Amino acid sequence: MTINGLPREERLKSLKAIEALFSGTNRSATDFPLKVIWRNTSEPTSRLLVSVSKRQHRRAVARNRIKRQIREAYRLHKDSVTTPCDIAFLWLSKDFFPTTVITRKVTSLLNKISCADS
RNA sequence: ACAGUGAAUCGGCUUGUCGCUGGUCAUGUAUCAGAGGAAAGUCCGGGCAACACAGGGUAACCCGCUUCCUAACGGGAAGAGGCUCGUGAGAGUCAGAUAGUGUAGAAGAAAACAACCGCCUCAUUCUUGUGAGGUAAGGGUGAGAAGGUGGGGUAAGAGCCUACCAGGUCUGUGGUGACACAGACGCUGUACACUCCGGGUGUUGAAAGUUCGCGUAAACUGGCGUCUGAGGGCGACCCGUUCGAGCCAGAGGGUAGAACGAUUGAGGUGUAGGGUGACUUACAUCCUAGAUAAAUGACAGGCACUGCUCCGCAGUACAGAACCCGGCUUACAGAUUCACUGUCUCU
RNA sequence: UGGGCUAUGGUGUAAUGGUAACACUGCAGAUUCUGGUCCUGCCUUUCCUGGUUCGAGUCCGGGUAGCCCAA
Repeated sequence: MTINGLPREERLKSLKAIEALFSGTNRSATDFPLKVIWRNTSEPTSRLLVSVSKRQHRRAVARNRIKRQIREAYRLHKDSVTTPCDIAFLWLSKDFFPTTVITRKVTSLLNKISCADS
C-alpha cells in the first residue's frame, strides 16, 4: 500500500459516524475559507469527509473542483495527524482559491488537530 | 469583398510525478479501460419492475391540417392552407366540426329577431315640426358593425343585378391525402367556452424490486369488529361481485451492511440496396464508464489556437454519468464544411 | 435521484380573461398647545421572457428563485 494514498477505508461514509461528528460537542477550528471538525475514534485509520454546500456553488463542476483540491491537499499531508480521527472539512466561501493556498490552509488545520491531540 | 440565412460536424493534443474507480491475470508500485453534446432542465414517450386485472355503466384527463416514420410520443420527415416578421435566402406561429347551446366588460342606436342621427315615401300641419312606414349608402363607437371595391338599379337603398376579389357548399378533373383548378349556387360577421366527432390513458417509480446477513417488542395504550360482517380488492365513482378475522390510530424499540437489479443495447461503425426524406433491409465488424457520503483528479512542463501594450503576458466555452433508451427544451469560447441570399467592385 | 408546489406594495393575504383590492408598517399633509387616536394622500414594471386573445395577474411554452415530500 502506498504511503500517500486515499483508499476507500479512509473515507467517512457511515451515517452514524457522521451524526456523531456533527452532534455539536466535537472540537472545531476555522481558517477561512475552511472549517474543520474532528473527533478521536477507535478505528484503525483516520477517515475524511469533505463538504461543499450547494448554496455556495450551484454548479456540480465547481463543487467537484473544490472537493478535489481539498482531498489532494489532505492526501499529501495526512501523516501530520498521528492518532486516528474522523475529520470533516467544510467550505465556507463562494469563491475559488488556488491549490497552493488551500494546501497551506489544510496543513495548518491538520497541525492544529495534532497539537490538540497531544 | 462585406453582411447574412439554413443544414451539418468538431469542441484541444501531449509528457512526467503522486493518486482514485472498475475489468483481467501469472496477485504486483502488473496491465487495460475510465464523463457529455448537451451527462443539464425533468417537459413528453417507451423499456424494465412491483402491485392490480370476471363484467357493465358514468365521469375525468390528454392529443387534434394531411400523408408517412417509429417500440412509442405532445417527437421527426415530406407536403398543404392562413397570419406575422424580413429587401431576400428564410424564420415564427395557428388549426378537427357551415350541426347545436351559451358568453362577449367599457364605449356605441345596435354585439346578431339591429334604425340614434341621417336619407326617402305617405299622411297631417302653425310647412324650424309631428305621426306612420321604407332604408344598412353616409356619420360616430369599437378589436369586431351584417363579405370588400367599382358600375347599374332605386323614392331612398339593399347580392336587388353585374364585373373583379376573399370565403363557403355542390358537381367535375388532378392528387394516397390536406388541397388545387374549372363550372354552378348570392350561400357569407368574429372570438372563446361548452358540446360533438375521431384516437388514446390501470397505479407507482430503481429510495421500483429480489436474495443473504445483523438486530428488536409476536410486547404496551386507545377505538371498531368476529356471520347482527369491522375492514379490504376490482387504484375516480356507481352497480354488481368477491375475500373476510382482524383492522385503524398513538407512543416507543430495532436495522441502515453486502450481492443482484446495473450496463450487449429498439447499440455503435462501415459497405451495399430501398425511400424525395424521417427511416429501413442485408452483410461485415467492434465491445466503448459502471460508481454508491458516490471514481474519472491535483501539480509541473511542451505544442496548438485566440487576444494584447507581441523575444513577453493573459486566455481557451457551456458544463460532471447515478437503471437504460428515443425525443424536446435550455446553456455554449472558438473552429470547420456545404448550399443559398443581399449589397458593392472587377472581368 | 425521483415526485410535487409557490412567486402580487416594505409585510401578510385577495382578485369570473375586462380600472390590480384589503389590513398593517413607512412617508407627507390636516387636526392638536404637543404627542397619540381619527381623517386625506403617496409608495406595485403582478419573478423574468415569448405566445394565444380585441384585451393576460389569470390561459399556454421556456427560464430564474424559493419551498415541501420519499431513507
